[in-house]
Amino acid sequence: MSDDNKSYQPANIEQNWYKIWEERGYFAPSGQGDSYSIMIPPPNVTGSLHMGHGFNNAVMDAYIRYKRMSGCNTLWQAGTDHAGIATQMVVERQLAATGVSRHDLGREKFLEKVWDWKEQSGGTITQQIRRLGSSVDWTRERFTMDEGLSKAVQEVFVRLHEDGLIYRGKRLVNWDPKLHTAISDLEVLNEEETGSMWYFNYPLTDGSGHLTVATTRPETMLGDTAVAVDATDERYQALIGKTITLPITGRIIPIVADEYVDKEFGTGCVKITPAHDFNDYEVGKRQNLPVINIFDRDAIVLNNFNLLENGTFKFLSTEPCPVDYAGLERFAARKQLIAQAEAEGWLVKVEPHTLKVPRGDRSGVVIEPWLTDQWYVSTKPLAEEAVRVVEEGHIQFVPKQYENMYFSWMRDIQDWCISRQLWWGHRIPAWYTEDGQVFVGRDEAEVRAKNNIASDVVLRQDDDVLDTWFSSALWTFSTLGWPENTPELKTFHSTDLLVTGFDIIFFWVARMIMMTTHFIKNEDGTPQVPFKTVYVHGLVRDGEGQKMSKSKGNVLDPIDLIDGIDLDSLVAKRTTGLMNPKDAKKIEKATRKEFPEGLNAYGTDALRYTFYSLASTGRDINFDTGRIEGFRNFCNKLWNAANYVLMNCEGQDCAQNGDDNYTLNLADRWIISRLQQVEKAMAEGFASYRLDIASQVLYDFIWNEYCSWYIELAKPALKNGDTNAQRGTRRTLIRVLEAILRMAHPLMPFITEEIWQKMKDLAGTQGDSIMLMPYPIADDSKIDPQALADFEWMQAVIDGLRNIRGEMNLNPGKKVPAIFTAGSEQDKIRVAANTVFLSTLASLESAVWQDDATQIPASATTLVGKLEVHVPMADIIDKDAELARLDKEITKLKMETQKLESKLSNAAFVDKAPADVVQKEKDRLIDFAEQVEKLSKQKEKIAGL
RNA sequence: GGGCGGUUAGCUCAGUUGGUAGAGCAACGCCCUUACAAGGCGUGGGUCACAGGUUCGACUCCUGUACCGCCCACCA
Repeated sequence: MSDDNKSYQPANIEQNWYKIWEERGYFAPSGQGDSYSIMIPPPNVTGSLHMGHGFNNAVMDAYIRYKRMSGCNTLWQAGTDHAGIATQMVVERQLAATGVSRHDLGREKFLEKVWDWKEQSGGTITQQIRRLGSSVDWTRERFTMDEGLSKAVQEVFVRLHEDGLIYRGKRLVNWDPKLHTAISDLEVLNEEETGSMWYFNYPLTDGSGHLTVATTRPETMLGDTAVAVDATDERYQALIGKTITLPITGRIIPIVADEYVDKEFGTGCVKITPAHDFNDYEVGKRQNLPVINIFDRDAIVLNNFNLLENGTFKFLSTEPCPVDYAGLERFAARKQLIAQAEAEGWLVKVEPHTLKVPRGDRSGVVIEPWLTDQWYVSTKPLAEEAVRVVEEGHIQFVPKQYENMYFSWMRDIQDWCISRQLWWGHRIPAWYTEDGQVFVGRDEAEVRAKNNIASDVVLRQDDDVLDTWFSSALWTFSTLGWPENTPELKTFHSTDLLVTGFDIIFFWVARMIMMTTHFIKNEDGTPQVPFKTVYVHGLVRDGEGQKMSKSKGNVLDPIDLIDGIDLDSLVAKRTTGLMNPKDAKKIEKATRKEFPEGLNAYGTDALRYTFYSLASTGRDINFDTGRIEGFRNFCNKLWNAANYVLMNCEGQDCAQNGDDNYTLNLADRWIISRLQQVEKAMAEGFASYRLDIASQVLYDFIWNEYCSWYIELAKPALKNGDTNAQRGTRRTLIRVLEAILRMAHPLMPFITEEIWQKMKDLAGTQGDSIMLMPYPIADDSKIDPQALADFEWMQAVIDGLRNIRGEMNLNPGKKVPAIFTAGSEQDKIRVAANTVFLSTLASLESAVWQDDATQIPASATTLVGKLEVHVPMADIIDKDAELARLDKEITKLKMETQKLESKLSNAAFVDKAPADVVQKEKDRLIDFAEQVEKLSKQKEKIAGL
């Protein structure tokens, strides 16, 4: 390494390596080994990267790289999603800015615009994913609306229809009056809002009185077709069967008894509007009430109301809308109606009321239950199988608790409304004759052929498109070439791992399982699952646990964390394009306070490592920028450690030629042993989906063991050892570092590749890229228990000496003598064997053994078991500091002693606890007592000076 | 209303079958010791939300409470 890039600069290495990897085709399946596949959750093709993608990709890439290095034939399938509503909305907004609506343009022209937009912005997200280091196979990139996938969508639709699992029907749906489309239940968000409850008097037709109904939606009274009461309600029993004359419309409607009514709630009388309320719709069915739709697709009151027969929706009669209401938007109608009721005296009262308001997740407007024709998937039969495969463990959720969420949803799943009144998406493969007959088929020709429809009969294709999630549900198999029986499908399906947020378990995971088990079968006919494991993660939030959102102004862009961003740019980014521009000031202030220097360029590796460290299962991830800085420092640490190793090994004999002309010292044998243990822990971390643990183990090993202990001990070893010992240490420095790099590569791909390339020759390994090298596997035979024990002893001695130095405020440069006494024979041997190591790490000028403990001069003292370690006071001077230090030590020991004594004097403990536990405590007590005695004597001695 | 998760150091989080509470960051003290000041060495800091119970022993198991968050259903 040259001086000019001495410190770690991620920008200098990251994009460079990615380009090389991609160009050389390293991301593609090797064609050898067991298959291992992951499907990327397809991001919106026109979208841009957010922290969720960052986390997601970090996890997937760790597994793909780990498995690739472990010899698997890995496929990480790339692709993007057309994201129907979201994308269409963006393009419509752009058009609106020029004063044009999509209807002005017409379907063809509008779709051209959307495709243009896709071409223009479609590369953003995939370029950003590259910045994350994700080793996805871009050569196989798919788009949900490309030809092959569209064909799969069509095929699934047709087959489900043939199986009787897709049907078309008129029903109440969740209608978005802004987007002019139906949406599924899942796309409706029910948020609590404060509103009012209005009480209205409805007069009995016979003039004998009135009923009072309560409602949160007064305007729907224009479509009331009954008032319902509880059959057992004594207040109203006599009125059942009588009629009401509805104010304003004058419509005469019955009073019915229905189980839906809770007589304890409100007035016990419920107005029934079958066309605009899901519950009322059910009541209407039971009571055979006519259905009156009062709104158009904009939720504006119609000029004429049609009464439809219940169930059949046959036209019964028409009623003109009361003239003052026709053409009013729903909330204007509400306002006017309330005013009229008040004026006419049938408004009884208004009470404040909190209620759940349904809003479209995209548009944010209040959803209107609305009667339309839509296509549905009959989900119950599909759900049964989908539940079974999870129950039987063919799919495992990590963490497991999400299975319950999945089961409970699947158990009372509702039919899935799949048609959308949009233009951007897969057009529904159904054709209509002019007289309204409907035919489903792969194309118009097939429909004609199959149904003997003459060529002069006009067929018109359904205008609607399918819910985006319909194509997403096929993702694991459509991307592999289904419905063709491709080799890829055979090799890579079922996929191994799905990494996704809990928020789309219903939208996506459940539907993938339903579709896959229905369409993809093993050779023996049993259903295949889309994936074997679902790794479910939480939301990535800001450091305070707040959801990241534009309006809160707390969004962090992964790219900014990688490349850095100055404060002004960050502020500008956070404050432009706000829904509510008034928030800008507040956001600016908070941003300037939180990041006074802007964001540093931390690099991809540090960003990824931060995600791993926070990836404990099942909870949301609070992204703390303090941590990313720590991991950037960690990268720098590794960088510099490599720098040291290279400096000391390049051009030197590192004993890599196969001769055994080298010897290994204690530190060498220790670090090799520890390496095996860490390799094992890494394997366990991956296997248990605990990347937080794996990353922590690795961090600790690299920083605290390899750098702080091993390299520090390599220094004296290289200086003082004989030639064979030097060779042994160089060999170990190199080989352990090389293993560390491979071990860390799935987590921090760039820095490991950069360093590995520089040292691979020294390590005697061959290969073009670290990402194609084998992942390290623990070898228990390389663990040397004696070395581990000896080293642990040495660490304790050095810690003791460092404690004395630290507490005495000794200058690190100041060397002191150390005298050892009173220990075991083994202690004596260990001291003699490790004089150099002890001297170096504890800054000793000498380390001598004294058999006669009485010959020790007045000293600062620390104990390692029975071994006494003394630093003569003459070299320390500070008597009071040593007294204080001893005091602290003694107090600590006494407290422990006291605890142990009371424990051991408890007969119940001694009787009932396992013998080995009791013995252990007894040993500790004796040990502590001895130490207290020794230190107390020492204290007296010092005090007497 | 039903269900799930969380509550551990100032902050963000670990804590494996119950047996001496850990990390990073922040804080404090001493150091520019030639891999690294994006660093080194040392130090301080926790009634493990609360109350009961089981147990010789509970951060850990059970019951309940409080607070925070989420999911589902929903009373007009």
